Amino acid sequence: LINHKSHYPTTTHTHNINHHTPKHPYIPQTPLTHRWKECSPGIWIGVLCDRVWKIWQTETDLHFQVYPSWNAQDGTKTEDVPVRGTEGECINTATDTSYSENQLGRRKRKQSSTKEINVNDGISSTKISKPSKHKIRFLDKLTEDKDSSVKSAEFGTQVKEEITCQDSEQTLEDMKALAPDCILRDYFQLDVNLSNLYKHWSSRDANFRNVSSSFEGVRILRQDPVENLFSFICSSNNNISRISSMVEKLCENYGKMVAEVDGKYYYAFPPVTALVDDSVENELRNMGFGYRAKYINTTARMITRDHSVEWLHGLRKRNYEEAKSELMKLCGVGAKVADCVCLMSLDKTESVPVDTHVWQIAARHYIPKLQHSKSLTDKLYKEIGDHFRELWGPYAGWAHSVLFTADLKQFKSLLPVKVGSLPEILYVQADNCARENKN
DNA sequence: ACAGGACCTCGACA
DNA sequence: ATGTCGAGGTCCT
Repeated sequence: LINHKSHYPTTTHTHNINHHTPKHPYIPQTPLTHRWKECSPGIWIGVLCDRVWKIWQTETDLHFQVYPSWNAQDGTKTEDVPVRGTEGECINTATDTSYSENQLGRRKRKQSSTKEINVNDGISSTKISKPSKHKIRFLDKLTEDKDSSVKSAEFGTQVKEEITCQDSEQTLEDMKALAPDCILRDYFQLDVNLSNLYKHWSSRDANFRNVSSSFEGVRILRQDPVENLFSFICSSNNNISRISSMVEKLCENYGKMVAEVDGKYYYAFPPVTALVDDSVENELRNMGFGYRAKYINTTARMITRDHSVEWLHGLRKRNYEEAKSELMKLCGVGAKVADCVCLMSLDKTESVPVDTHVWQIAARHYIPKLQHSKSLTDKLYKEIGDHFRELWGPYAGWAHSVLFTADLKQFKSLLPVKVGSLPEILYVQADNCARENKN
């Protein structure tokens, strides 16, 4: 999720290679996960914790709307959280009975609080108008730690402690019981002070400083380990659009439907147990998963037979090296996929997944000798990761995602052009053109 | 420790 | 109209 607070393509140092025009002043750009879609300009819809959400943001706030489950068997009312309308944006809610509209067309919930989460880097979060029980925990933590977290973040050592305000034993089932704003705060890891981290990385890395000015607000999502693991198993030797459609097929065929919104059905990611049957490999092959069908089926079986889902979640409590090597024992999980799971769902902020893009970035800007390397060997893989950990510190994985995002074709047009680095930019443009041609 | 190849599928491109 | 290539890797030799 990119926060466009200060840099959107209007400022002087933004270069519009593709004459790309923003559709909306505060568009959160592509989330680098396969489960969110932009349903209307600036508004993203997706499934999280077995419920459908719409989210969007303004400069300071993250807005959200949660849809009730398709069939809530337990009879409890699913939270129907109101949002503050943006520019009279009208959201059609499936079950909309608890809302009324004022004359501006803004939706307001009878008898209750406005929900908005301030995304302004956690510690300055004061705008939550009526915190729920779950939210209070974060706020207490935040206010208590305010000084120390600022201080430690200056040294790039920000605080594993902040992450512990998320209960690391929470499985998906536990998460579903939380208040919606608590779920989102956890998912976007809003208690991690991003701007302090950016300052730290920028102070140590000129290339980061240059690139990151156009890519503020890039956060690592705290995703469910099961969903994340199987999604990344699909990613091997594959392209993004096909990965997304494969994840979608997994959900539609093996996950339960959670809601119908705007005439579309939405499905939860299937539990591991839904993927263990012997028949699954063939079924997936017929759906076009190729050799990954076996990886998925085998890994599902390995987890349920040799371990448990709790074991997978429990890797959050182990250290990075242990968690990674445990993951790599699974079928279809090599160093890169293991690092992705570590970083994006197991709280291993120092994990740096090295794929072909990161390899190229490292070769271009950080480790020139890589230009001559023919393939990404285990040794080089570790060397690249260690280099970035050394340079960026304990949140190296978060820093890496900023450069990775900037390297994606769809974001190239946002890169800054500075006179002093013209040759380099020309190279980037050439590279960009090359990719445009191929794809 | 490293290089090389197979592996599924599907667009894009020649 | 067909063939080739490569995409956010992994596994095996």
